[in-house]
Amino acid sequence: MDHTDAPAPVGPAPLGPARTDEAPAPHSRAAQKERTRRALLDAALGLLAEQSLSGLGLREVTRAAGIAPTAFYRHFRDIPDLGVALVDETLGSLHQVVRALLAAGASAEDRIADAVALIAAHVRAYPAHVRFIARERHGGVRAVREATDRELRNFSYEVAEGLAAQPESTGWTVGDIQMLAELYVDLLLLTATSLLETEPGTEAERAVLTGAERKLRVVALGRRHWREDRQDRQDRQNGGLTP
Amino acid sequence: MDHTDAPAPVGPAPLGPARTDEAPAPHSRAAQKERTRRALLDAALGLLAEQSLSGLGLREVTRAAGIAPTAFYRHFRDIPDLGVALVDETLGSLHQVVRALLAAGASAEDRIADAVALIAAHVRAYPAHVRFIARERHGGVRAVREATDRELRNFSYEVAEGLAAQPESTGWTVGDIQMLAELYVDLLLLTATSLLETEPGTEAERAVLTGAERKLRVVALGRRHWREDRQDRQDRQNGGLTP
DNA sequence: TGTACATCAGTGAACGCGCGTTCACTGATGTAC
DNA sequence: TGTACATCAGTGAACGCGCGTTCACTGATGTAC
Repeated sequence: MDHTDAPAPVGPAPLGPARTDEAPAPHSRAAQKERTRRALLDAALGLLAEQSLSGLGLREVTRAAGIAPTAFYRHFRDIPDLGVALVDETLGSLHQVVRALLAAGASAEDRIADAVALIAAHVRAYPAHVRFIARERHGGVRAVREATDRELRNFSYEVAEGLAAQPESTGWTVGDIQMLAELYVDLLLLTATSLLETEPGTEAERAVLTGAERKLRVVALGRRHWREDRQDRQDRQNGGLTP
Repeated sequence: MDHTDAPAPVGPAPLGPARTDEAPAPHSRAAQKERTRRALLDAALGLLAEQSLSGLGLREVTRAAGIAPTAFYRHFRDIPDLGVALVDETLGSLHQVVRALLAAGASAEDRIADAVALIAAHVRAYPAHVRFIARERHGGVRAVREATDRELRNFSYEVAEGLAAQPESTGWTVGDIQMLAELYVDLLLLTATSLLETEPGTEAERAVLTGAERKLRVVALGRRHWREDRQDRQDRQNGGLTP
């Protein structure tokens, strides 16, 4: 997991001696500090599998990271501060997934299958991160909750932009597209969370995946008939008649 | 909220002196114990507005309830045990809401408006309970998480039964109805959670409510076109043609 | 109804423990000349 | 290149504090006769 030996080459190395203002040597102060920071974040993520942030202790984290309790303060102000760092990290990696989702499959049906597969792959690759977000989205630490909310809102904006670019969205209001984007983001997060509670390769996992696909299909269908329905409702309202 | 004076009449009171195996007098041991239990649950709910269960202290709860720390053990084994009691209480009250939802409005559009109004009323009447469920559904205390999951699954079964009884569900498989029920339960819970983050009577509250109605409308639309779509997909698959 | 005894919800002192935070420190890395 | 000094990530002792849990207790409520 950590590379203590191999020097990490950053960009094309120029001839001659290492320059001082470039990527630091593996044992430079900055690199060592970064390595300890990672150890803290990873230790916290591990411990958060079984508890939530508001019950996590500073000493507990440093013990798991293998450093003295006091060294914690070189990296974070307190536990909530570490939590916000975890949110940033987690949702940064999720942004890539969102972009992949928006670029996925040609037909509506393909997009659904691709979306579920992408989510599943991400959950299996970063289970601790996903669990952390699910847990702290409504958790007991205000700063972390707000950071998560903010990031998820950004996701829904990003998804909304993607949806707006699709031909299926012609004639839709901005508000309706945003509403749809939120619906998709919530559904995908719910799917991710349910997946965490199943073992890979089991019957239960398949059930969650097909369930998620069907839910997305219901929403996609609703989307397809949205405009005609809006027209119907307007007619009914203007006519004032019971159909 | 609590009736310290008036004796609670249970059934038609017979003439003559109070019977010993009947509803106890207001200062009977059982009544007093129940009152203290309530004080503990209410104190915990209050404290859980700002933190999560895994960070809640036994002494903190007894202090807020106005009793000695040691009296806690007369009512609960530990904090998780109290958490499970809160889950039972909260989701018991929610069952009434679910039943009301299923009995609501005649047209699809009416049902949506009624559902959102019922949820909103419940959230405003029991904000602490709703927040507790949202927070601990994916929280750090296993026993509570499992209790919540179990109860929410029961909800989805109840909703599925209700949906199955509707004419719109003819021709649907049991699995598809269950899937739809889960979708509705998740949507309503998400709506409830979002409502908690808005002040009653504000613009933000209205935005959440109309957003929720629109999301439910998308799902209802998808539901209406589900069977024809299933037929389409089967045809496409059997024919093996690109449409 | 009156008396003697049993029950048990709530008390308060005491315990050992791990917590978060402070502080002066060490010694490797970085910088100036 | 070599030397002298500055920086600063990580250390370890120490602190006061609130925690969960134990225990023997008190005294009001309940029960038997």
